[in-house]
Amino acid sequence: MQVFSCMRGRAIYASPRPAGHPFPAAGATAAFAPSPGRRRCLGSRAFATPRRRAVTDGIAKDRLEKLQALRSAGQDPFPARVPRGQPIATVLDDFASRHGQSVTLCGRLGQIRDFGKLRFSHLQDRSGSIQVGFQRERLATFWPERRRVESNDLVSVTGELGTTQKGEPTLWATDVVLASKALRPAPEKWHGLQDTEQRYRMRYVDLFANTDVRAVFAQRSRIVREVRAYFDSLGYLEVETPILQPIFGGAAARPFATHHNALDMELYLRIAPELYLKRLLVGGMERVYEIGRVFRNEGVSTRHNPEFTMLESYEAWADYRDVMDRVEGLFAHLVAKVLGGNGTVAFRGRDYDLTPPFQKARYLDLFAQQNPGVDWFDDAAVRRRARELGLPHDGIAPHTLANDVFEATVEETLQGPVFVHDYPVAISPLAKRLTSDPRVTERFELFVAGMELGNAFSELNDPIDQEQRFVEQVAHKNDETPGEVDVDYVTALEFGMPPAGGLGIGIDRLCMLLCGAASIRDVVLFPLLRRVDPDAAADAAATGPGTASES
RNA sequence: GGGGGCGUAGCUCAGCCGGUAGAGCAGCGGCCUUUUAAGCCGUAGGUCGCAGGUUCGAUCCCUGCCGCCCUCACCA
Repeated sequence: MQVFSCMRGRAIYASPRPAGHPFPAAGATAAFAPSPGRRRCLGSRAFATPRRRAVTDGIAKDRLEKLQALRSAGQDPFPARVPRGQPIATVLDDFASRHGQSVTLCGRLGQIRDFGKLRFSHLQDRSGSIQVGFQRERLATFWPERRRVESNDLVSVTGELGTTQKGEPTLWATDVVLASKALRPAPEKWHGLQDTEQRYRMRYVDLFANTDVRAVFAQRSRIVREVRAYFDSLGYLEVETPILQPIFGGAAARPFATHHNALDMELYLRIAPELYLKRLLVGGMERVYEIGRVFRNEGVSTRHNPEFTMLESYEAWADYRDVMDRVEGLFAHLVAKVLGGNGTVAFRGRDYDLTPPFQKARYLDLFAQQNPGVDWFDDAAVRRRARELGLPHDGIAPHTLANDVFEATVEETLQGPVFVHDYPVAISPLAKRLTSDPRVTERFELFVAGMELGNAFSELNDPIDQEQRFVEQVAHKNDETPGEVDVDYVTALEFGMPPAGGLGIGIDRLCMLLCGAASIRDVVLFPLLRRVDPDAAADAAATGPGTASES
C-alpha cells in the first residue's frame, strides 16, 4: 500500500528552523549596534546593508538620543532589576478597598496625555492595564526627566491608588523607574498592528499591541493543559519519544531529512510518534500519550503548518469504540474547563455545538449516499465516477481514487462534529480489520467544519500482518514512505502488544476550533514564513528581465 | 504549481483620467493639573516592495522578480 491518505496526521510539514528571524519588510538600511544582518564576508556585496529599519533614523533616533541622555546622566536604561510589583489585575480586583494604598506596578507604558504639570498614561502588564497619573508635585526627582521616559517603555511605577474626577482607577505615581528603554515605537494605538505579514514576522509586537492575540495564545495554553489533565486523570503516562528517527513512519508524509555528524547517520524529523508509542505498549506502559511537534515537508495553507503539534494516545485493552468514548470525554472536559457556556463555538461563519455525544456515520454509508450506485470496491465504477467529478484518475491506485471520490463528495458535508468510522483497509494500514467484514477496519476520524481533527483505530498488533504491510509499502516506495521496513517495530510486535486503541488529534486544529481562528497561523506563535532576504531579491531582480530569458 | 488580491511615512490608511504624494496617530517644539482615540498652535518625516519598459513625464500603464493574504491543487 503506498498511499495511506490516513494516519494520525493532521496539519502539515515544516522546516526545522524556528519561524524566522524577522527582517522587517519595510526599510532602509544600516542597523543599530552590531548588525545581525547577513554575514557575507567576501565579494562586492560584503558591505551590503540589510534592509532593516535603522534605529538611528527617525523616531528611533529620538529614542536613542533619550537613551543616551539617560546614560550621560548616570542612569542605566536597562537595569538588572527594578522594584517588582504585583499583577495589575489584582489591584483592580477590589480597587475600592485599596484606595489610598501604596503599590508598585510594572509594565509597558501607553501613550502619554500631557497636561503640562500633569500627565496621564496607561500601564499594561500580562493581567490588565491601569491608568497612571504623573503629577509634578508628587514626583520631585522624576519630574525633570519625565520626557526621557515615554510611550512603549517598560517601567516600574510606585504610587498611591486613587481615582480621577471621573472615577477612573488611577495609580498616582510617587516614583518611576525605567526598566527597559524601547527604541522603537509601538504600533498605532487605535488599530494596533494590522498587516498580517508583520504580525507573523514580528509576533512579539503583535502580542503586546493586540490584546486579543494574547488571549488566543492564553487559550491555547489552557487547552493543552486541559488535554493533559484529562489524560492524566485517566491514569495515562505522558511520555516523550524520539523526534530524530532513522526510519520515519506512522503516517504518510514527506519527511525532513537531516544528518548526525558524530554518528554519520541519516535521520528524519518524525512525521508521527506512533510507532514509538506502540513500542511502549509492548513494554507494558498500558496508557501513554504524547503531545509533541511533528514535521511534514509539504505544503502550507490555512490548515497546515510544516511543523505542528500532535496529540497521540494509546490505551491497552481498549478498542476504537473505547477511544470514541475517550474523545467524547475529552470534548466534554474541554467544554467544561475551557469553553464554558453551552459548548458552542463560532467557526468560519457557523456555530458548532461541541457537546458530546457526537454523530456517527459509516465511511461506506456516507460514500454510498453521495455516490449512489457506485461500489467503493469496484474499480471501474469508481473510475467512472471520478471522471464524472472531473478528478484526475490516470495512474492512481484504485483505493486512492476511491478515497479521492470520498473526499470530493463527502468531506465538505461533514460539518459535525461527526465520527466517520469503519474505513476500508486499503487506506488504513495500521488499523485492525473488522471481524465481520475484513475489507474494512476498526477506525474512525472526527470531523468538524469539514476539517479532520482526529484519527483513531484499533491498533494492528499482528506482527505477521504488519510486516507484510510494511514490505508491500517498501515495494511501492515513494517519497512519502520509508525506504526500508521498520524491522525493530515488527520485532517489538513479535514480543506481544496488547490489543489497544490509539488516537491522534491535531492540537493546532483543535485550537483553531476552540478559538474560532480561521487560519492555523493564528494559533501558532511563529508560523513558518519564507525568509526575506534583500540580497537574494536584488540578485533575482538583477538577472531577471533584460538579461535573462523569459523564464 | 494555477487563479485572484495586496505592498504608499514608525503604525492605520487616502491618492480620480499618467503631471514628481496626503491625512490621522506616533515623533519633535510650544501652551495647558483630571485626560483617557485629550485638545490647540507650529514642525519634521517618503527608494510609493525591487528591477526594467512605455511616455516629454510613472505611485498610477506594461513585463519580470520578491514577499504576504485568499483560493484551487498537492497534502491532512
